[in-house]
Amino acid sequence: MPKVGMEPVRRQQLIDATIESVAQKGLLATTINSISKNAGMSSGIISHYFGGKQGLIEATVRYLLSNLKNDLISKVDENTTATQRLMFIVESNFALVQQRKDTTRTWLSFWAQSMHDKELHRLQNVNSKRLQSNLTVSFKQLMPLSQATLAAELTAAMIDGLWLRAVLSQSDENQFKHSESLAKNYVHSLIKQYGA
Amino acid sequence: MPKVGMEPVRRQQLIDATIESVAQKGLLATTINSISKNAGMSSGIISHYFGGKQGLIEATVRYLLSNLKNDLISKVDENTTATQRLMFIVESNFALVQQRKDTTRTWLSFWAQSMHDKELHRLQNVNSKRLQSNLTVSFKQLMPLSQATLAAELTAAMIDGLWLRAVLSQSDENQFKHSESLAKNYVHSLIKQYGA
DNA sequence: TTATGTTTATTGAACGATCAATTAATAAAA
DNA sequence: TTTTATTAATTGATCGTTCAATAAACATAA
Repeated sequence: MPKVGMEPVRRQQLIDATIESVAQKGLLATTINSISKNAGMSSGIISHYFGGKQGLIEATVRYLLSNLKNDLISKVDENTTATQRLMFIVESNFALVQQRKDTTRTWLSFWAQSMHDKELHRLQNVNSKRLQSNLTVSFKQLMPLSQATLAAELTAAMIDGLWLRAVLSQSDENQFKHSESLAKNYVHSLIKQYGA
Repeated sequence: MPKVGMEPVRRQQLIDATIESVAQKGLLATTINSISKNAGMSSGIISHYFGGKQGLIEATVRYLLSNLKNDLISKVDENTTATQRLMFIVESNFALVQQRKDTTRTWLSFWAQSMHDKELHRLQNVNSKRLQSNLTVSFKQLMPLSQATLAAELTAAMIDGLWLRAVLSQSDENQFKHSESLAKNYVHSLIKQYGA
């Protein structure tokens, strides 16, 4: 059975299986058995590749965060205007849904758990700060610094709020698209309101 | 030991202990043992008064929701203007923090779980719809219906987003106050923008 | 090329801990 | 004495982790 060089393949398969399990049954009901069953492997392999359940959970969160980060990087280049970049930031934060439907539910489960898990909270904080920072950088090109900070704070809250309400109401993809366009309109209105 | 008429007292004590345990350790690590220990009672009493762990969880959510509902009702009377009522709605959604510091974390834990629990999702939906409806009623007195609906949707998202980010960043009470005032300012700006 | 030894990949059973739930026993009040 | 309130011990199921066993792939040398 064993082929050589399986490690990166198996790690990714187990991360995918974790996302699937948490989306389907929630973090509470996700066990080593439910994950390994989804992955079509034995339960022992999780400890072998990730040291344990906790290691796999953390690796899964890191995977989701790096996806979000890379999504924005791939959209932006040196010719991107400040307004365009703001739109890309909004798009990135709603894009995960399109890629994989179950990612959004998993994301929220991890967020809630981050209140009680030190490493998860650290990762969540990095992500939250990056969103705020990305927004501030672009707003600064369009308005004075003090107003850019405020606009970034409000935009971050609006994105998260629209996203949260869409997830909790178990929306379909169209409603996510609707939320995304509301967020974009809000960014435009902030630029018009504070823009120099 | 047994005194008569303990039922309502014990029920409330167990609900308080549940909020405490979920806030401290999260829903994942909250067991009937951790709850009963917090309440200073034995584990068997949970089944006696709530039929089981699930019954206690649902009773706790209902308690939190009715608190939110009653908080707004107590603030409003027949002389309240539309703008005042909008401010009270914002205040109510941030007020839980002041009453009990650990309520906010508990609330988010239940929200996340509601994705995988039918009864919890039903309760969460009632709450979400009520917020939207409360906002729409007041905005309608200040602007045309179609814009009132939009303003309500945006305000609900802004409240939830500011609140979520404050909880996840483990903010102190001052930061919650800051978020509350941002939300109020946003409502004012919507009235100015769309108001007739 | 074939035979042999080593490494890598994987399983599934066993372990101790812990879970929610039940039950018999008990103690105070009516 | 009967009823109400509560405990503490126990149940069976399930949890995450560990580990010995195994099988395929690879390396080496004859």
